[in-house]
Amino acid sequence: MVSLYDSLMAGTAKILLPDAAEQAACAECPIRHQSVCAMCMPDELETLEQLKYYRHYEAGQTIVWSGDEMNFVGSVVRGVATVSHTLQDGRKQMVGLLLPSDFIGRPGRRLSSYDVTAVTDVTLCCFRRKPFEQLISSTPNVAERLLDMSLDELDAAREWMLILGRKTAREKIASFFTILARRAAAGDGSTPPAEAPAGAITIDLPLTREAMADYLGLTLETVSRQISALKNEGLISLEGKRRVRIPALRRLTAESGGGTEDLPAA
Amino acid sequence: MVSLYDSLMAGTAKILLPDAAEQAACAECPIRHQSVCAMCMPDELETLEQLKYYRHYEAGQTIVWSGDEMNFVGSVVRGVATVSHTLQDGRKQMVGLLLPSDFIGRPGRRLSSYDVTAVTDVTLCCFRRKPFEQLISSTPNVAERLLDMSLDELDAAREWMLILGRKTAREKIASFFTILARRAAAGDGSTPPAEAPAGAITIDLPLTREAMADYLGLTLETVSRQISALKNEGLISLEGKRRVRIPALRRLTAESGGGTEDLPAA
DNA sequence: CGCCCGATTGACAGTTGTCAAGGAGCGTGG
DNA sequence: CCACGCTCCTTGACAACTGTCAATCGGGCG
Repeated sequence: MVSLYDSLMAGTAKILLPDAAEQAACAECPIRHQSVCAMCMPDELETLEQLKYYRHYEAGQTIVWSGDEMNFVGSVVRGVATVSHTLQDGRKQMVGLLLPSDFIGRPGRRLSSYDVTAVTDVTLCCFRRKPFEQLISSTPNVAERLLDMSLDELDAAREWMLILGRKTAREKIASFFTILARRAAAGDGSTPPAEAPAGAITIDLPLTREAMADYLGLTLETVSRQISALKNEGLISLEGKRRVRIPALRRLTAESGGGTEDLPAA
Repeated sequence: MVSLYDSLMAGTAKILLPDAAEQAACAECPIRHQSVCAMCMPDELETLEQLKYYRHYEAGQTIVWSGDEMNFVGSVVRGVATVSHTLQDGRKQMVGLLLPSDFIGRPGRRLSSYDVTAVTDVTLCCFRRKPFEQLISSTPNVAERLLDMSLDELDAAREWMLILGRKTAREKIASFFTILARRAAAGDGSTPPAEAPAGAITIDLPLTREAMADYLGLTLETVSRQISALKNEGLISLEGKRRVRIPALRRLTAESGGGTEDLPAA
């Protein structure tokens, strides 16, 4: 996840084409044990190795538009991307946040139902869709892992429904920070090194205020106000706009309205 | 916001035990071609046939409590059930609606993360969890079908996030009715026979006002008011409390705020 | 230095939630 | 057969929260 902002809306968005020299061997892949190929045996990995290719996107670039034909699927190797719906009148709702090892695309479906946007520079490990679909039928380990990941995502989506449907703006922000802090403390690599979990925790906000608003179903003004309120009450302090220090996670969590006790993340 | 339980749990809740005489043969099962076993070959069906058993629940009865051990999985054969989260203070958010052919339970997870409640009398076709998990590894057709269903549910959950996060109360109700109407018109068996799709459509509301509120992230009063408003404007008419006539689906859909054009249902 | 974009803050209006008081439908029991 | 009680639903008055519109601030970059 890292410092996304620096690179945020960089410049001209162009897809860097596959560059074989740049592809890591599966055995050394940083997401080897979390991604869709996690359960593969060495011989299965070899098959994947021959099919895979990398794609690169710059921060701010759209990876897929809703309604577009999507002729590949893939895993996020590096970077952060958002998955969102947009209504005709411009209202937008983020419905997923893709971190390293998360899967993009849907076997069995030709057209994308969502906009997928790179928030930072992103590297994808891709497979053409058709061969991948055959793979699913012939490689139970891939199918089983993909099922497991999908069910995790479904759990995460449902947790999010609780936040969207039943929490106040203040609770939404507190929940969001709590989740990020937990993940940072757990050291999943998506955020910079965290302080001792018992003491103060510092998190990098992966998103702009507007993106947070889209995530939480709020306006950017409300997000800003609630962050200011938490700051004024000493529950958090800001280091710059995009870095949050949480002196006592328990106190912040107490403001979150509950229900995030066992969030699977993502 | 709590009293769905209190009220519905009122009657003595007892699980009607398996009754072999009552179990349909898989070949005649009404959900044979939509459920998790949809892709099974005759010999695979036979295996399932030996493992399966039915469970019955009465309307209002809780099928699983959040945090409970869940030692079975199963498909809804008949009836409607809800899947929901509840916060300590009683706020509740429904995160799924289970209709015939939908799957309950999660292979690979012992404890339920949600409350599952029968809204009508419900019949489940169950498998003990452990044997089913083995089945997934050994029967690609089941695993693949389950993956497909999970991805559909994920899509549905994300559509719901859009509704929860970005739509007004009026749009939420209109969206909800539009989805039910589409499904009724498609004749998925979960609602009574629909009229000609081009003309008026009549839908049965499977839920109380309170359950609809929990689904849509509203209060029951707001649900009631918005339904009254739609009625007064002639967009819908009520036949009793639980039956809605939609004279012109297009006009209702126009009030839904969009975004439900290709909902996969469920 | 000045521009631009993101963030903050204020004033105000609108939507939705809260609290409260009935009303309609239905099953039970006198 | 009717009355009673129980849910569920509707409606009203009001308050609170959040969104909208608008002005200002502040940091990074040309």
